[in-house]
Amino acid sequence: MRDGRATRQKIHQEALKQFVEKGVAETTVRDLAHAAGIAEGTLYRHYESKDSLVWDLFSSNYKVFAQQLTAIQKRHPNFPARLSATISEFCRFFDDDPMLFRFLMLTQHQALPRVENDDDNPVEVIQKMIVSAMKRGEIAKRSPGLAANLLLGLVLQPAVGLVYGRIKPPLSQYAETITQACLRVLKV
Amino acid sequence: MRDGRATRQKIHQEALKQFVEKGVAETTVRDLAHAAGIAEGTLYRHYESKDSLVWDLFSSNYKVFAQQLTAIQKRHPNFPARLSATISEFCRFFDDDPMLFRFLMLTQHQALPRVENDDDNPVEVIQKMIVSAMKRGEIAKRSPGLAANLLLGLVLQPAVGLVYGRIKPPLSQYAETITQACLRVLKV
DNA sequence: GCATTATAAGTGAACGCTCACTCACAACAA
DNA sequence: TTGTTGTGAGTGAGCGTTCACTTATAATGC
Repeated sequence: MRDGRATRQKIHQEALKQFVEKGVAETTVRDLAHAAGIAEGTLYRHYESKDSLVWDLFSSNYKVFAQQLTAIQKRHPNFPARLSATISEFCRFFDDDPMLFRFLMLTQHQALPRVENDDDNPVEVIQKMIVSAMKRGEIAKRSPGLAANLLLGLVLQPAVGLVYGRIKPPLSQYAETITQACLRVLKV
Repeated sequence: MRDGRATRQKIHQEALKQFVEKGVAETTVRDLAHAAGIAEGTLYRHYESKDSLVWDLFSSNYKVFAQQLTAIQKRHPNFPARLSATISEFCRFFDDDPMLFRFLMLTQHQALPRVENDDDNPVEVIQKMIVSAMKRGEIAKRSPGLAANLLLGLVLQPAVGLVYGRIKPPLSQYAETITQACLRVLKV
């Protein structure tokens, strides 16, 4: 039998690019097939539907990223080290695969309500990191939801700025600055 | 002649709600007409196309918001006062008309490339406020693009958190906290 | 080695359906 | 009457999806 893994990979790559640049609804299966150099029908050998392609692309990668963040938490003992490593990971992810990062963290808000398990959610991982730091007295106590989103804003918005050409790449060069900003905001 | 202004207002209101909750592409003209209590054809008495409705809704309101922010800059002499008033304005806007705020600042990224005049762009207004403060020595000098986006992240991401139910409304109650966070980040 | 068989991968014209948009007409106000 | 607003069945382009068919390759028996 023939090996379709290369085709699948090409579909992934082109789908991400088009979904991010044009939007999911604005990308037709015809567009996608043409960009990937395959026939329309071929896409349905690999995915049940356009929608399942979108969902698979989102959920699997979202889960993996959340698990990477979780692994970082376990690897570092205290809050400043965890924060620094987490932010570096965000920056590295953006620089390595900007389309995937944008798809997961900046554009696919519609998919978020379908994510069920909290452990597979990057936002949840960050909030848990903050709650843990508050319990240990490493940062000042206040609304964890607010603190998590302040922190998240300091990471995600620079990524947006980079997308719009308001900030020079790579994002990683600002990792240390962003980390310091987070620590100041959380009054460490 | 008959007065269509009430109809136009109803279209605005329902369109915003559906565009934000479902997405622009996922909202059909039929949906819209039904929600607004009018026939499909009536929508075309007021707008050339669905697309022109989206663009009109975005550009006119985007412009007005940018001008309100500009007015605030002129009203306050120094950076801390400007920042505080600007952030309060963001929060008030979100609390007053969450659908419009979300449409302009959180979901309609696709429309941004079409905005031409810099003066009618909220992001640009904030960046200019920062550049001005750097020149006066009110805050530490560094990349204005990065600084503007760090600040913006501290305002927009809490709004996102509120949308997802991770933060309790109203947003205005956090205005002071967010302002303080901005000042810390900018090392005032 | 060399046929034979099995099966997954790839194809693209065709299909049913939904969509944004149109238009002939009605209702209303000036 | 005259111009504006409202109507909703009608239209055709474009969408996601299907399916009968072809092609490539792995597995099997000789």
